[in-house]
Amino acid sequence: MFTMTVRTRIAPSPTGSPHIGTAYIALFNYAFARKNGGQFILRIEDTDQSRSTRESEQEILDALNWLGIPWDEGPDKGGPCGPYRQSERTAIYREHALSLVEKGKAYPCFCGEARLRELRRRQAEAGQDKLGYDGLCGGLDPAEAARRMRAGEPHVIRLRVPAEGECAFKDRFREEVRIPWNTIDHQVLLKSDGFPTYHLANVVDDHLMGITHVIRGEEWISSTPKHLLIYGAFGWTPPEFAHLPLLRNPDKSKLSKRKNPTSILYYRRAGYLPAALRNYLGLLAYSLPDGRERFSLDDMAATFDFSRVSLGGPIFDPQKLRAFNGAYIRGMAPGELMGECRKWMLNDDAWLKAISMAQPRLALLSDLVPMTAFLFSDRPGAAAADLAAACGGDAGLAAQRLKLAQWECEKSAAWNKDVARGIFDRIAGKENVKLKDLLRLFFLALSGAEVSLPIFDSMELLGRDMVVRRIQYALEALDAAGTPLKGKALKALSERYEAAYCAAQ
RNA sequence: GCUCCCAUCGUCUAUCGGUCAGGACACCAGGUUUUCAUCCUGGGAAGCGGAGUUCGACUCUCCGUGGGAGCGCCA
Repeated sequence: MFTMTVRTRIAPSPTGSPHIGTAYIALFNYAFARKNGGQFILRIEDTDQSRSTRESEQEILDALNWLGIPWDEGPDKGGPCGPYRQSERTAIYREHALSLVEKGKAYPCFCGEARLRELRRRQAEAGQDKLGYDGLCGGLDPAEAARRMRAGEPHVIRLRVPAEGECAFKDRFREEVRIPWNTIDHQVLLKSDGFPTYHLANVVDDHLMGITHVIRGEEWISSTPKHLLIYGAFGWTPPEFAHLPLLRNPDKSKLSKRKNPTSILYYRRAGYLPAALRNYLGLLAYSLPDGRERFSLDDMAATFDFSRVSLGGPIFDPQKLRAFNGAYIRGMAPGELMGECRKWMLNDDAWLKAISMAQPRLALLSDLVPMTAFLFSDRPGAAAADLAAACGGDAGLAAQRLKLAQWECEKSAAWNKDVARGIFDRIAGKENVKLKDLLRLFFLALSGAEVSLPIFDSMELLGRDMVVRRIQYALEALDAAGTPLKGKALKALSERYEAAYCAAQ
C-alpha cells in the first residue's frame, strides 16, 4: 500500500531582509513535517523579477540556518523535485498556463495597463464593491485570441473564475470557510514578461513537489479559492490548508518593520540566541500539552498538533523575547555561553576587523575594548539633543536625514563599506550637503559618539540590519524628545524620497 | 465599501460544560546578595455585549461590537 508521506514547505520571496514572519511560518511547517516523519522543503519564490535578488536569497538561507530550522530539500541542497528556485522553472509554468488556456480554464488577456487603470478608476468612482478585472478578454473568440497571441501581441494569461456560487474549503485550524466566487478576481497567472504570478507558480510547484499540507499565514485565506480553482482546473487533488494567525505590532496591525525590527539578521547581530528566538516564536501560537513555556524545537515537533495552535493574532513582544533570551543565557554553563559568544562576534574574524580599525588610534592595548565597544553592542544610545546638534540644532532635519538613510540602506541588497559609502555620497548629493557634514549625524547614531572609528568600515562590520536598527533607535530618541516623524511629515518625506531617489533613470 | 478570519489579565497563553479561571512577560511590595543583576516569596490584573441551548456556560449556537487580513502583471 502506498502511503503518502507528509511534505510541507516554506516558500519565501527573496526581496529584502529575511523576515521574522518567515521563520515563524517555517517553524510550524517544520514541526508538523517532523511530527509526521515527513519532509520540509525550502523553495525560493523569486518570480518578481524586479524585486528578487540573489543576495536576499542567500540571506534567507543564512538566517534559517542560524535559527536552526533545517530543511530536507532546497536550492542549496537539491532534492528529487528540483529546481527549488522558481526563476529556473519558468518553462514549467508557461507550459501549464498554456494547457489551462487550451482547456478553456484560463484565457489570454490583451488589456494594457492603461485600460486596467481606467477600469479601476471607474469602479472606484461608481463606488463598486468588487473591484478587479471585468472579464472583457474572457469573452474573446478562442480562435481570435489564439491568432493575436501568435501574432506576438503583449498579453497575460488570466484564470477563468465562476461568476456565481461559492468556494468552500476546510482549514485545519478552523471550521469550513466559504467565500463567494464573485469576490474573486480573474487572477493573472502568467505575466506579460512570461513569468508566473505567485498563485500559479505556487500551485504548480506545490503539486509537483508533492506538498501535502500548506501551512501559511492568514493573509492567504482570501486567495485560497483561486488556488483551489487552479488545482481543479488541472485535475489535481489539492493539499490541506492551515492558516496561521499573523504576527502583530503592538497596535495590532500586521507586523511591520516600521514598528518593530523584523529582520532575523538583526536579532542574530544583536545577540539573541537561536534557541530562544525559536522558542519565543513557537510560543506565540503554540503551547505544549504540559504547559511548559520553555521548550525546544524537538519538544515542539514531538507534540505538534493542529488543535494546539491558537488563532488570535499574537503581538510580537520584544520585551518578552528579551526576557526569554536572558533566561536561556543564565541557564547555560559558562563554557557553553562562551561558545555562543564565539559563534556570535567574539571571534578572531570579527576582532581582526575591529582591531584593524582601531589600531591607528591605539596607544594602549587597554584602549581597544572601550574604543570598539559600540561595534559589539545593540543600542549605542545617542541623545536626541546631540543628534539635533549634529544637524545644526535642527532636530527635524536630523530626523529626515536619518529616515532617508534608513530607506536607502534597507533597500540595498549588497552590503559592504563601498556600498555604504555610495549610499551616503548619494544622499549628500541629493540633499545638497557636504558628506562630512552629513556624516556627523551618523557617527552619533551608529556609534554613540561624535568621533569614532571609520564609519563605513564600521557599517560593514555592523551589518545592514544593525545599521538600520540603530538609525531607528536614533529616530526613537528624537521622537521621545518631541521630534516625531510621522503622519503628514512622514508622508511628505516619503513622496519626496520616491521622487528624488527612486524614480527610474 | 465588499469578502473572509479572529476575540480569556496591559502582553503571550492554559482551560476542550461543573476550576478559588492556572502559568509566563511586564508592573508593585518584601527577602537573599558588599552594589547591581540573578534568585526566592507575595500582590494587583482577564472571560467584549446581548440573546439562546443546558440542571449548569469562558467553553456550544445566533446577533451585535471590536480588532485584523484580503480585494495588483507583489508575494
